[in-house]
Amino acid sequence: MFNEIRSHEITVDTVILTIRKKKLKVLLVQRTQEPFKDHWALPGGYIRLSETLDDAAKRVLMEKTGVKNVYLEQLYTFGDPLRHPKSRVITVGYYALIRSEDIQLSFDTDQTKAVKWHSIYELPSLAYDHKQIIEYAIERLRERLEYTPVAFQLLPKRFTLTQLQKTYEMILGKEIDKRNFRKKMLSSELLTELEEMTKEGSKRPARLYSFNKAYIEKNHLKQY
Amino acid sequence: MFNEIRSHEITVDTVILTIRKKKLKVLLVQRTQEPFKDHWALPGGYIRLSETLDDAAKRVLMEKTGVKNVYLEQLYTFGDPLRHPKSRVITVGYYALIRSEDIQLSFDTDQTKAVKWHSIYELPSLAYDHKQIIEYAIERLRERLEYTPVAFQLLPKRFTLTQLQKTYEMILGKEIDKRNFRKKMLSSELLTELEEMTKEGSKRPARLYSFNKAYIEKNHLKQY
DNA sequence: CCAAAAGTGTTAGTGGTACACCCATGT
DNA sequence: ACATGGGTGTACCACTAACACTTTTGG
Repeated sequence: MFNEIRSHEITVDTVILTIRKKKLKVLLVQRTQEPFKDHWALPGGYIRLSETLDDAAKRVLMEKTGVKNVYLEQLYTFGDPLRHPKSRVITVGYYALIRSEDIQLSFDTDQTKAVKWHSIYELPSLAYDHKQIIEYAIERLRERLEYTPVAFQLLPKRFTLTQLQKTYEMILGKEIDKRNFRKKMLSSELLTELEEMTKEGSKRPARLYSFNKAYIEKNHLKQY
Repeated sequence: MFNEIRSHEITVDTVILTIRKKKLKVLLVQRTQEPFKDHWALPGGYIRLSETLDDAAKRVLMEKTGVKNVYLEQLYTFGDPLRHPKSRVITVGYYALIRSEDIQLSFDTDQTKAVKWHSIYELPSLAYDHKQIIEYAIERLRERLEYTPVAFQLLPKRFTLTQLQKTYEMILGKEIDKRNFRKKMLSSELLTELEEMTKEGSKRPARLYSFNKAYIEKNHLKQY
């Protein structure tokens, strides 16, 4: 009985999301070993004795992408005894939102064959229950988007309203009316209007905005 | 390193909520052993190798209250390395809603001195981080109440609108306008109006309603 | 001058909130 | 007859959703 208790293993797995090439993407690593050799999996790892769960997730994130100070939230804990084919592994799922521009992918070639971004609508064959974890993350992100300004975590510091709208659309997987969207955003206190306009674009320049961080405190929202 | 990984322990702790004597209450057990001897704690236990996390929470619930088929939802996983004074114990928090009428409290006197309902506004000194877990459960319950018919899990099969309103008020911790509440409830499809009226009450009889279970499926809500 | 993205208002409907009095029953 | 809880409607406001054309720039 006591022996039984001791033989659980516990890990974190992190659904790392970003926007690349106009698509919402998740970072996956390709396994070099059994079980699920050659399948893709979420970046994850064992939880060390001295670290909190959040710290374990941050460490995994740092190891794979080199970023820190990102939006990170615990999702759910997955513990089906059959989720791992060989032993009992319980995993605490996390999801993170990162800015594509900040990323510096890196990995240890012993354990990982490749690290790659995959569109959430075109997922490869996944190890364990990782497909379910990704779906859960997207569901949670959509819920958060309704009443919390998470989209800004995926955008650069300065962005146009069209970029913001596209971000919402990519997350929600549906189109939004442009006028209604702008009206709502501009009447909220989320945005700070900047002096600058876009210049690179080959068409009419667009106004740039930044996210008004004072909003977070004013509304008692969770910070990352 | 490998040894380190093996020395995590993992438990479930369940915040069991009900309504008794017009108050929202949580079930606590009094510890007979160190650490936290004589302090009150959430019912919990180790997760067995062969059971899912949900099953572990259901087992704990069954052991303490004798009820099954109740609303049960995973809350969050708590894993601060310092949350347990002696070893590294990660706990998966759950919360459950049960009908006061269904309860048959029972406990093993070796490990537990007492099992008792405590008003959520008058909590005793709690073991570990259990106060935080309870607060988290109440927060989650309030969120759920906004867009999901969880309150019915705490009520008998047949109930009056006033009972329903009081349940909402107890959970939210604030008063609700009677006319607006009734209008909203009656215009939803949540309720089935019954023929019967209350008789026991010493005042004007009240219409009885039951919860319309078809609503759950129609709106794709999670069942318990 | 054409293509492409930026920008802009009004209307109708829906849902939330505030608010006060009469009704049926038991004692 | 009175005390107690049951039951009812209206008006205002805020938010959502539907919907089409003009403006600015680069090529």
